[in-house]
Amino acid sequence: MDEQSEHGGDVFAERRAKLAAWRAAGDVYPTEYQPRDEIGPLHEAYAALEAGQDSAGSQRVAGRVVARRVHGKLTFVVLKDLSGELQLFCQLDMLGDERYAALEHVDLGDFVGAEGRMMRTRRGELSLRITSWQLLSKSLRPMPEKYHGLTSVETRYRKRYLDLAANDDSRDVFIKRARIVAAVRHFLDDRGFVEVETPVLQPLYGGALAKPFITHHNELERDLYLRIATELYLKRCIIGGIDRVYEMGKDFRNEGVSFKHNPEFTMLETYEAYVDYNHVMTMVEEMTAEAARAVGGLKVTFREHEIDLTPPWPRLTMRKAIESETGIDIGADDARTVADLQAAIKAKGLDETVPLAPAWGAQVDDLFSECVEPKLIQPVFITEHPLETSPFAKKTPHDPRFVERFEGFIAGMELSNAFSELNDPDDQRERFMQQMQDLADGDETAHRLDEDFLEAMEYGMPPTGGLGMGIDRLVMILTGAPSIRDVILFPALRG
RNA sequence: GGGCCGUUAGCUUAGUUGGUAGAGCAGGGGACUCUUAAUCCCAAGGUCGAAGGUUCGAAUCCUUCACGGCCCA
Repeated sequence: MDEQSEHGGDVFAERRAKLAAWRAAGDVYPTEYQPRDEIGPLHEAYAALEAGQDSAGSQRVAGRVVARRVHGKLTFVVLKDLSGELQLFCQLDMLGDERYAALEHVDLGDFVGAEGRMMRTRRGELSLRITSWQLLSKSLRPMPEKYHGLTSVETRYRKRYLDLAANDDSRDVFIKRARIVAAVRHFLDDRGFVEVETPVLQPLYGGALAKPFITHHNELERDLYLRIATELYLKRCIIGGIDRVYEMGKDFRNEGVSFKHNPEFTMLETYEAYVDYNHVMTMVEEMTAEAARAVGGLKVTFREHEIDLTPPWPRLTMRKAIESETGIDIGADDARTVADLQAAIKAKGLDETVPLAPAWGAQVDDLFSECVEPKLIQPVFITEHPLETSPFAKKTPHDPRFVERFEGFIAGMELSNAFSELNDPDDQRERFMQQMQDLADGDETAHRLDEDFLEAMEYGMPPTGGLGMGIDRLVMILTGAPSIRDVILFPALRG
């Protein structure tokens, strides 16, 4: 494929020629344009300017050219910066023959700086009547069409810069994402949490049940894993006396891609000493509400669902949730083995939809995921999960088959996951042993034995409430973005 | 991994029972000092995702592959 067809045919060639002419005439790529007025504040400052009037003084703006309308000796150019758009009112008799003629060579997509005085046209459009202007950067490729914008889903992900430049809705999502992240940090910082950074490259991965990415350190001559969670390092911080600690960062899981899964994603984990999972539940409600208020309100629309995030959220044990949806009581005496449970599933005619799992805990998980999870549209905390699938959570005092754990669901998605953290090193060792057995039985996601972590716990770990929260999913809910790819700037794609 | 749908100009798209593609925007030439999806006139731009196959003839039918979306696992 030759360069011309690859780069947009005649448009690219035309603009290359214009660039050559610009270069011959002077500097096309200056280093700055200062001082500069933001466009958004100008709209506020001159809101009262009446049609047909000019203001006193002079303003300087800069931005990308998003529209150009030539009317003989008058040209309208629309500049866009992060804060908004402003029309430049460009007249031959204000600019002179040479500078007015040079406007002919300005293309959509170019960056331009301009100076002049604020005015409002007879038709009522706030504008800058410019006295001078300069090219700040040349665009060689045609920008997406102005009216429809860029709608091709694939191009939006692969060339996110075009999506951001052409689609304000897309840009807004990422601005909101930043506000959500800031609100979460502010919430935690206010409560005395200490933000830390723990290793991304780990000699042993852990803290979740997932498949890792493996990499290699050449000098150390050893394989390392990209973290699947920060849990075990943050607990070491708790052991060390950082009583409230959190980390927000990327985790990596070598698993499938879907509307709610990306191989690298942003996770918040928090650990607080001397509290249990009930305390963490309240914190999650409040933190979510605060994040929601930062970008709008507590009522949001996600995938056609009207969702009310106002605390408090209902709390329901997994046992009751499954019983009310399926009629199966996973805590009953006749449901204690995986065979018992599968018999009950068959008796209810659910074996068509619920996959059969090798163990009781995994079977409960499948039953829940299939029959309950999709129905959890309004915010709800599901509590007391099976012991087997929760190797870091304390057993409930009343039934050792279950643990002090909750997951927060919104719109059928798991957003948070929290425990009263296991701090008994002997119990923790037993859990690891069970995980090793699961691994031997073929469960690739089973947890590895971590002696170094056990040793840390043996020095003494306070009672602790811990939390994991998926930040990408939180942003999805709060912005109404239907896919995780809409809230991750550069999502994972094939090819 | 499976099912369904999609891929046509830089962007947004039309394309009938199979008869070798039509438009808008952007870009080029021209007119225009209040437009804002500016308008008007002219000209140009396409190996129809890729590779095979059926056919006198394929954007269209078939097969395989690539990429994407939705649903399922």
